[in-house]
Amino acid sequence: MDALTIHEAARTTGWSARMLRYIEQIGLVEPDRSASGYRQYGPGELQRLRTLRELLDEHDLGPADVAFALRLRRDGALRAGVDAWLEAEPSRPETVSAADWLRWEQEKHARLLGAAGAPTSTMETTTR
Amino acid sequence: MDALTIHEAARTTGWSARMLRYIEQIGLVEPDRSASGYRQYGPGELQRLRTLRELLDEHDLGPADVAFALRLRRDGALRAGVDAWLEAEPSRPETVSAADWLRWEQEKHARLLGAAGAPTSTMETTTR
DNA sequence: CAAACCTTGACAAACCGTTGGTAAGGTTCA
DNA sequence: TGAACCTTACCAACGGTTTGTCAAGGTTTG
Repeated sequence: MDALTIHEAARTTGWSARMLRYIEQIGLVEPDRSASGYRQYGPGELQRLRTLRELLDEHDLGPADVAFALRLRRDGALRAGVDAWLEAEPSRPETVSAADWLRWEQEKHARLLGAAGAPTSTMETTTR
Repeated sequence: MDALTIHEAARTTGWSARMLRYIEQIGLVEPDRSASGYRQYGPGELQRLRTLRELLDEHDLGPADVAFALRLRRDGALRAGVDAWLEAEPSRPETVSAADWLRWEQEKHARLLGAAGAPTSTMETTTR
């Protein structure tokens, strides 16, 4: 056998054993298992754990942030959707389609109608 | 005047006014302001708010996830760090540097010393 | 002017991420 | 065998996210 157990890995990386299980649970560092189910941390996992610590400290992140970045990397549809949304960054009018302008005009119309007639509802739109 | 107020924007996008302020706070949709400080939602912002809703629903995200993706996109050092960490995905021994092997050997040595002379078996060292 | 907007700021509740602990039970080894 | 590991599964506490509501005060407009 050539790998550290979870508590040994914890001691040499600075994480707690509890956190090593958590980090595995969210998919960041997944050690091999022995035949009887013991986690086996090899040099690769240890390096990953140490650099993960540095990464989190350096940029003030949580493990969940890195897990989300991992999800972004693995789920192409997610990445595409997020990228597309972020692409249309500020309120650039060029990014607005003709259909949006149409809806825009309809809304302006609705506003004028609403102001003219019925008492305006002061309730905030709550949608769950 | 050609833009919607916050409550009007809320009504037409399905968000609550409170959430529009929150979404602005985390940097996702930042409307212009009138001279007196009123938020002004134009067609671009309205479209962004609608597609944001779709994005979150479709992939089961929270606003903070998208905010983190935005941070990833804007902060090059952050993106580089996260990417570098994710790059070395599984426990591929090829991704382990010589320095890591050195540290690895040192650790194995320390373990053996702690076990007070167990020859082949390299199991735990109780240090509490 | 006054009603009905808007602003920021604060408090609060519900949930989740993070972390520790503990209990019940299997594994290893001196 | 028994001590000292390991496993999973749960409960708990603290803090951050998400959302609502309210208060004090400025703006717009009929």
